[in-house]
Amino acid sequence: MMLTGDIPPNQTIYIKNLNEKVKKEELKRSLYCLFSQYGRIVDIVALKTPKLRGQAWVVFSEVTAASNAVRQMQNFPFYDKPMRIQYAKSKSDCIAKAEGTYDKKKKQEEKVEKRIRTEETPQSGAANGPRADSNGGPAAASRQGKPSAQEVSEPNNILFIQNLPHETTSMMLEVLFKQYPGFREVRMIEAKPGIAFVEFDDDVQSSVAMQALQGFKITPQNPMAITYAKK
DNA sequence: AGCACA
Repeated sequence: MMLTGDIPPNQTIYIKNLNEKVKKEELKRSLYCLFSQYGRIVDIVALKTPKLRGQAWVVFSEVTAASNAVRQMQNFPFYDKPMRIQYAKSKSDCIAKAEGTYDKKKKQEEKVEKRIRTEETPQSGAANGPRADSNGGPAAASRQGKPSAQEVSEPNNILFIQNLPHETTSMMLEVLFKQYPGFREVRMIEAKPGIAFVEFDDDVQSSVAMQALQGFKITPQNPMAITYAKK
């Protein structure tokens, strides 16, 4: 069954059926967390306009990364809704710009045509936040933030995560860690931003997740430092 | 359901 329809492969994936309650910036960060395991993400586009909410575009640097993401993350439960993933129908602007094939005039003409077709007025969504995090660093990035040998705890089923951006929510971490077998729960402490505990069924499973996500960057400035929790 | 580039 071809879930991607007739759309040819594209380095950008189009995701729909996203939970519309999630705020745009958090959505982008979580998508980044989730999809950067497939390759370098160049840009993420998500708009909350009536026509575009619940959808997002994730732009990879390679088509193969997009292909893997389409297949492997199909129907992945994300904020309690299964993601529906396809290739994007057209090339992302950021790619066209990089290739030097971006034509602003043509772009405007296309927009006018669309408006006529749908008989709508320009729906100028209010000022959006900063540009999508054009993130440095690839997927399972740099192993950073290793503690010195003496403070290393015995492997156990609970991971201690440090150096998280203060805006990190347990939902975001859940999205990230839930991918690994044996995931139980994320615990965060209100009074202590920047850290979290993630529990797995056993220490083998926690170790797999640790290996996979060590140094993972939710923002370019925040490589996760994961150790075993002190028991 | 909905294919954008604030």
